[in-house]
Amino acid sequence: MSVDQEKAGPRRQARGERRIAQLLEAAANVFCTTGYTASSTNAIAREAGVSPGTLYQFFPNKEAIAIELGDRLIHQMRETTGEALAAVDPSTPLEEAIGTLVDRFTAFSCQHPVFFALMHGPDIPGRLTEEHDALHAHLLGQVEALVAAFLPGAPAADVTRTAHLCLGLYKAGLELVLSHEGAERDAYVRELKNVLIRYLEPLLTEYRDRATADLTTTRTP
Amino acid sequence: MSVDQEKAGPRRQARGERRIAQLLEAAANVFCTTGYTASSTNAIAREAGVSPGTLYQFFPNKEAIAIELGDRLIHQMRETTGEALAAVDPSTPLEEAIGTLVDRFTAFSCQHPVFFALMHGPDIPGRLTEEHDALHAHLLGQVEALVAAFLPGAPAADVTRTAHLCLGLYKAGLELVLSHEGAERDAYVRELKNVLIRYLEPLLTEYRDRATADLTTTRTP
DNA sequence: TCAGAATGCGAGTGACCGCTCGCGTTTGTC
DNA sequence: GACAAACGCGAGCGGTCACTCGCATTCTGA
Repeated sequence: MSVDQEKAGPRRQARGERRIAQLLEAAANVFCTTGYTASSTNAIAREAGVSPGTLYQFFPNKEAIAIELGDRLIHQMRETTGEALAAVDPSTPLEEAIGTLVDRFTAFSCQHPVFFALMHGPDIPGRLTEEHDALHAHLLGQVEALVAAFLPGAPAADVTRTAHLCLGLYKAGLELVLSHEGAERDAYVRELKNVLIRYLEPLLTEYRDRATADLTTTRTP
Repeated sequence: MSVDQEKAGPRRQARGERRIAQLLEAAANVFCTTGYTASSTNAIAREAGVSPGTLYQFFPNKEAIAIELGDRLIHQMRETTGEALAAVDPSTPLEEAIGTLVDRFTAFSCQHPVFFALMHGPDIPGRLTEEHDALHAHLLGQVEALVAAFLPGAPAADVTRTAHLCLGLYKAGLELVLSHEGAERDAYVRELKNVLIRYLEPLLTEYRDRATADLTTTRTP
């Protein structure tokens, strides 16, 4: 069996790898400002300073560019979220947990504005939608696990709903964060944390009380 | 000066008005499922059961269809929000106020799914973006006024930020609401209300306390 | 009744866009 | 230095889509 061979295809020279990176960066810029569908491959090639033919030397079609770009972003996103979520457990105070998660997630999105543009357009190609759905499901699962850990004994449906809401609220907040800069951006980050904390805090105490009540009734029947 | 003439153009027969309504309904369906850019005028004509030529008898171009549809929806939206917001004043308990507003707004969006599709796609034509921005600004102003009334003495920047957040959170919640049905949809509506109430409640008491404190210090210097 | 306007049709036109192809240039290998 | 493979080019092909045009049909008003 052959080793060291990522995928089928021509063996790349260093020059080729550089071109690919260059094309992906150009694509990121164009997608970012124009959106996927409205971006033309010719425009991407022009932005990268190469001819359309050269672009198709490295990507079989337009979709493949978005796929490759999306794959790399998703991979980085998974790493970021994995690290961030691993640093949190139910013993962490809610405020601190939310603070850490929101800070790390927003940092990633601020560094990679394409991610938001590519993933939330309604016109993204099929393969990428699937990958994004997979990422979303993955993220949802992680958040669900965290929510379940914070709210022991909560029904599965409630946990799922809460996780959906957390992600949705985060996304809404992120949009506001990204559309502001400097001090105002920081203010929105703070408010986003407040939203999540204030939404989750009552659930926390509710389930803690319920657990205590259960304990009490069990002990003193 | 001539009266009774809405715009320049040929005088319409009743048949023409019917065709226009029919074409707009068809456009709503097509836009809803395909999005604006990906929708072809031929597809809209086909959906309406007429020829492309007939479509262009009533609309000068593709954008005009979206504009007209958007105009009508925005008009209805303005009416709905106007009524809903007029029914609320600072003497209303927060919970009741939020409940009323969320119920009326979500009802509108559930009845007109095109609205969300047309207004939140990244590929909508320029004129419509402007109109949507105008609507958003209008809505923001109304929400700001309400927030300012609920939080007397709050700095303008805070009021604006809070209003932005309320609208953003609502939009996020709406997306979740629209993507579910029946009991689960109702559950999301409830949670959306909770999010807003829990986010705003502390602000309310904070500014009430601050106002009381100001009053006290002024009276007993 | 009848002229003129409004409505209706659908093949066709021009522009754009994703993508190809033939051919020249650079790079790695022996 | 010689050969092959990877790289690079850009005019151009095929297809799609917004939109048009010439002509037929239906309606309105006098």
